[in-house]
Amino acid sequence: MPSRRPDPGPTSAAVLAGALREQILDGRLAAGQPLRQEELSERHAVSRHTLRSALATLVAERLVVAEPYRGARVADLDDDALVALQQLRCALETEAVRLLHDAHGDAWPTAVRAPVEAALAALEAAEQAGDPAATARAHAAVHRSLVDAAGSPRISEVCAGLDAELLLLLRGVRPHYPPGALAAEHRAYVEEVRRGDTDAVRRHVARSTALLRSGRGAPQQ
Amino acid sequence: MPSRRPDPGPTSAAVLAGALREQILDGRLAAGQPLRQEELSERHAVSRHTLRSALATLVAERLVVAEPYRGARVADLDDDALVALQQLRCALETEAVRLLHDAHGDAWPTAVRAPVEAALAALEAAEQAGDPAATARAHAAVHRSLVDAAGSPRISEVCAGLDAELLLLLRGVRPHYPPGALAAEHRAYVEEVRRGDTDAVRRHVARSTALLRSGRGAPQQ
DNA sequence: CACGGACGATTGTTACACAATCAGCCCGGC
DNA sequence: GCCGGGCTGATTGTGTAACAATCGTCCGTG
Repeated sequence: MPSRRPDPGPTSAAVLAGALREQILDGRLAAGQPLRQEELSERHAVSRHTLRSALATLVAERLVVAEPYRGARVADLDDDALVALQQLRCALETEAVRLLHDAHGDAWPTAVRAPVEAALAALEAAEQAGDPAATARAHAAVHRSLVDAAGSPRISEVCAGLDAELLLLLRGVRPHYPPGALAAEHRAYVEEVRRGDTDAVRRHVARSTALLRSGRGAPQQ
Repeated sequence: MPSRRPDPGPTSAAVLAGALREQILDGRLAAGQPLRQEELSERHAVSRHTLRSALATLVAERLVVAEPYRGARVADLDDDALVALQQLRCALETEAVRLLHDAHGDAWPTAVRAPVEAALAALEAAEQAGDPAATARAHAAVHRSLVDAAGSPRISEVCAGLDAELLLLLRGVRPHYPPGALAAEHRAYVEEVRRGDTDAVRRHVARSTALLRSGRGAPQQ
C-alpha cells in the first residue's frame, strides 16, 4: 500500500554508523575504548574510507571523540559533561515550554497534547515491563515530544541530537524509582509546564541531574 | 617565541573545509549552487575522498545540504529557517543570561565583563570602519562573548556552531543602522541583561529577526 | 500522450599504496 | 643515574584508480 520506496536504501556508511551507535549505547563498545580503523573496518566488512565516514557522523553526535593522527575512542563522559549537557537541555526545553505557552496558553489543542500523552503512556508501559533500556528511551521520548510540540524545528533538532549522548550518560545508572514513579513524575511535570511554569523545567532538570550524579558515583557494586 | 608547533598541522580536509566555508560566506559559492565532487576536488587539488570529508563537516555546520546519491549544494535559507534559527539562539542566550544572573547577580566580575566589553568595542570599531562583513562578524562575536560568559560549555558550543549559518543568513542584508547605532544598541542590551532581564533577550532577537526579514525581502535593487 | 527502458552523469564504495604523524624504545652523553 | 635524540613499528591521513549503485533524462513504443 505505501509507495514502493522513496528510500534508495541507506548508504553503507549510515548503516555502519547505526550499528556502531547501537554497540556503544548497549556497552559492547566500552567508554574510552579506542576505535582502530583497520580492525573495525575488517570486522564490519567495509572499506576503511566508509568506516572513517561512519566515525565522522558519530563524532558529530559526540558518541565518539577523535583527534587528528591520534585516533578515535568511545566518548567517556564525566560529571562535568553531564551538567553541561543538562544545562543545554534546560535551555532548549525551557524555551520550548515558553513557546508553547505563548501559542496556546494552558489550553493545548489535542494535536499538541496527544503526542505527549502517547509518550507518557509508552513510558509507563516500558517502566511496567521492567526494561531499563526501553525505559530510558521512553523517558527521552517524553521530553522530545514536549520539545517537538513547540514547533521550533531547530530547537527540536538540537534536542534530538542530544538523545544518543543522554542514553550514553545513563548507561549503568540504576533506576532510583519504583515502577510507575517515573511516569507519574513526568505526568505531573507536563501538567506544570502546561500551566506555563517555565521554572518547572529547571527544577525537573536539576532533580534529574542530582539523581544521575549520585547514580553514577558508584558504578560498581 | 611561541612554542614551536603543538599543532601537527591541520589536516587537508580541515583547511579545505575552511576554504569552502570562506567561499560560501563571501558569496563566491552562491546559495543553492550544486557542489560537484569531481569539479571541486580537481579545482582544489585534493582527492575526491578528502573533498567528501570536507563537505561532511560543512554539512554538519549546515552551510551545505546533501542527500545521498543526489549531491550537495550550498544551503539557501529562507525566512522559515531564519525564524527557526533565531528561536534557537533565543533559547541559548536566554539561558546564558539566566545562568549569569544566578551566578553573579547584576554585579558581574571583571573576568566576566571584560570580554563582553572588548567585543562591544570591536563592534564599534568595525562599524566606524564601514566594513559590513567585519561588522557582521563583530556583531556575532558580541553575542558569543555574552553566551561564553555564562560558562556553560555545551551552550557555548552550539552557539558557536550557529555563527557561520548566521553570517550566511546575513549575506546581502543592507545595514539598517547609521554607524555606531548597532554598537550603542548592544551596549544598552548588555546593560539590560546584566540586570537579569531575560525578556530583553527575546525582545532583542525579535527586533533583529524583523529587521533581517525586511532586509532580505528585496535582495535586488 | 502515457509509459517503460536505455544511457550518461554523479555519487557511494572498494582496494591498494604511500606520506605524515604518533608512541614507545633503545642508546649515548652529561 | 638520568636526560635528550634518533630509530622503529603502528596508526592515521591522503592519493589513485577502478567499479557499483543511483539519478535524471531522453527516446522509442503503444
